[in-house]
Amino acid sequence: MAEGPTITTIAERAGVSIASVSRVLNGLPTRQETVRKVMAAADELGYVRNAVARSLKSRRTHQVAFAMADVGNPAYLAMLREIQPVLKAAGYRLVLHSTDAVAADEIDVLHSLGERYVDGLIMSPLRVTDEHLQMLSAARAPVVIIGSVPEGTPVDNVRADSRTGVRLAIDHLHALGRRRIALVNGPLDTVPGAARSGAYRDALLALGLPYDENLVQIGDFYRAEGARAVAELLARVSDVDALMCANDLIALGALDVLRAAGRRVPEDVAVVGMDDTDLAAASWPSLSSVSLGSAERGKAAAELLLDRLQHGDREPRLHERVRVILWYRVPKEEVQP
Amino acid sequence: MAEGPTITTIAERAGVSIASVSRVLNGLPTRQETVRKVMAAADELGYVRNAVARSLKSRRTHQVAFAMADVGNPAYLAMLREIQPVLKAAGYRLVLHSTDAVAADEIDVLHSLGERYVDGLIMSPLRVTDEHLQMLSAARAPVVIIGSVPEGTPVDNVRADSRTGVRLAIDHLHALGRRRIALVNGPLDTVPGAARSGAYRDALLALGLPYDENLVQIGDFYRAEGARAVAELLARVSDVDALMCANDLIALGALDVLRAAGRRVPEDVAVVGMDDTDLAAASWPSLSSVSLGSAERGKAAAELLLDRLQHGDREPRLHERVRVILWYRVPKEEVQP
DNA sequence: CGGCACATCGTAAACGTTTACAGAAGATGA
DNA sequence: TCATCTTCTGTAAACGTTTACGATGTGCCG
Repeated sequence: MAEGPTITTIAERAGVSIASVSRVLNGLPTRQETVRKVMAAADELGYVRNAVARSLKSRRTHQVAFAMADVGNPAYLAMLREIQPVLKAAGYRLVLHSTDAVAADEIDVLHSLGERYVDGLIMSPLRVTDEHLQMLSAARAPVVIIGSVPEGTPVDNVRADSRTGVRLAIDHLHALGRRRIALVNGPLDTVPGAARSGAYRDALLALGLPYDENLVQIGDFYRAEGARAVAELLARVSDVDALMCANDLIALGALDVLRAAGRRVPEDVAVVGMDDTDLAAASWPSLSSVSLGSAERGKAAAELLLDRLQHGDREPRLHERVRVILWYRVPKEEVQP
Repeated sequence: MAEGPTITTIAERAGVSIASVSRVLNGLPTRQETVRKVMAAADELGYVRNAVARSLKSRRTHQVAFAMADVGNPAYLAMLREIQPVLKAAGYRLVLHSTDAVAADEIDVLHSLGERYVDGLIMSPLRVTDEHLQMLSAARAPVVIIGSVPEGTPVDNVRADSRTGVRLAIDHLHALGRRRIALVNGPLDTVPGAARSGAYRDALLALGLPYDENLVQIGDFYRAEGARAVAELLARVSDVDALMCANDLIALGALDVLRAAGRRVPEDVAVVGMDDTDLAAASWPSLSSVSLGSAERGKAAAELLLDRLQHGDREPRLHERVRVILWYRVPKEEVQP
């Protein structure tokens, strides 16, 4: 852990000035003899450029932050898996923030952009408050938001079409003959929660099904909360024959409760999750899920940010053509001979 | 994205020197009147301290890197989930590296420590080559290795007891009456691969079972590779009645293949995975798995690193008292009434 | 009123780079 | 050989902080 060599050390050893050292290291035109001496000295000393000093001078850190609500949610992980290689390929490091869905933490992250330890930020906020919007307008570095943001907010934006997703799921359940389709949602003051709530209502109406508010249960986007919500729902209404869950974690919680209650899935109650995570694919009973293209959105966000880092002054862009797919997982028993 | 205010800006506005500004911002003793003026100016300007400049001067970045082999492997995710809050609580940011299990990338990460963009590194290398060891000795920042490392390597080390894990699993399968227990392993030149291979052999011998090398199949630590390996295994030997899989991803691949081959799990073939990931818990058919304490190891690593960052000169430590647990998941059908 | 202790402040250097600028050295032509 | 042009190099400033040090002012005591 000894003090590492600096360009000054190299300059002394090579008998040249620090400017020459810097020029050689940056490949600027230099006499061959000087290049040789500097390279030799650098090799012998095991020199590595100091990123902090470079950043101070160049005003570029080559770091990008990704702020996610919940490290435990595979949907964010899917984004991360796409974001990471895109950034890496462009020479950026990834700073990971987990905000635990706490708005104050998200504001903190936005505020900390002023510290300039990153060149930009990709954020997927659950709630978008006025304070968020205010901070976004004043942000000291480019921000890409994954999730909806009001028209005119000066940031690049990647949107999921969760309305279509919900409609696909409801149509599917309806086509299977289900008529008492419940919605197990997250908090309504979250962006996805609000979108899914409205879409659910619209989808039912479009199918000519009544909207029964008894069939709507609010919980939170975690497995345990999903379980609790479904337990409450079942205690209230007993004739539910399908559950549209606002994400896969909720759906897994639902499966836990249904199993414990002795209801067969999907014979008695069909369950559709959302986000199409690994967990849904591996779960038992098999869980159909609507993909909102988490991976694709992550990739798009990373690309938008990189583009913005190169052309700082272009107009904010909106990326919303993300494919929405319903993965219908036929119960495994039926598949097997 | 305008140029932000600096302490110089504040100093001018408040009519004091930059030294005074710095002192106020750092809470050093200053006259009340000066404090007031500086604070007022800072507030009006929306000043935020520049992290890069601070780091340059203080030689501390308040960043820590975590290098994992595979963002897609939930075992590493479990570590990450514990590491993140520990670092955050201590005021450190988390820089995430994914090395895709490529040794060269891991070496790159170690080398890049010389750039001093982080204060320390937590790394979980799959392979530990001579080059790794050499780089570790020369590392320019404290490193904590999750996984085994030779005696005397000057780094803090957190070990999983995969020998015990394998023994638990084999004993369990033996107690269930299984006698043709196969091992589906990852590459033998990886640290976990080597450990599990030896442990498998020892566990069999301890039980008086013959070691049959036909029952050992080498693949890689991914789902698709696990599936391929199991397919090969089944093609070679048909009387296998249990699979000990070197991690959960392999085990999931095994389930895919067994299902396709019409073998019932666990009636015909019992499967035990390793790492006890979310996927194992959610999977179908139910997957028993040996927990090697990924989460606990992550936490321990983060704490070791923080401790080291405070007392830079203490002896390297070894943390190996991580609890190993076999999670026996009784087939769900039997549980239900 | 001189001297001293003490609190407070400003100047300047330092952290390790990059880079504008001017000066030195070498090449070229007359 | 000298002037001129080109190529290369060194000096110094800058990025935005922190901090050692010395200067200044205040109050107190003798």
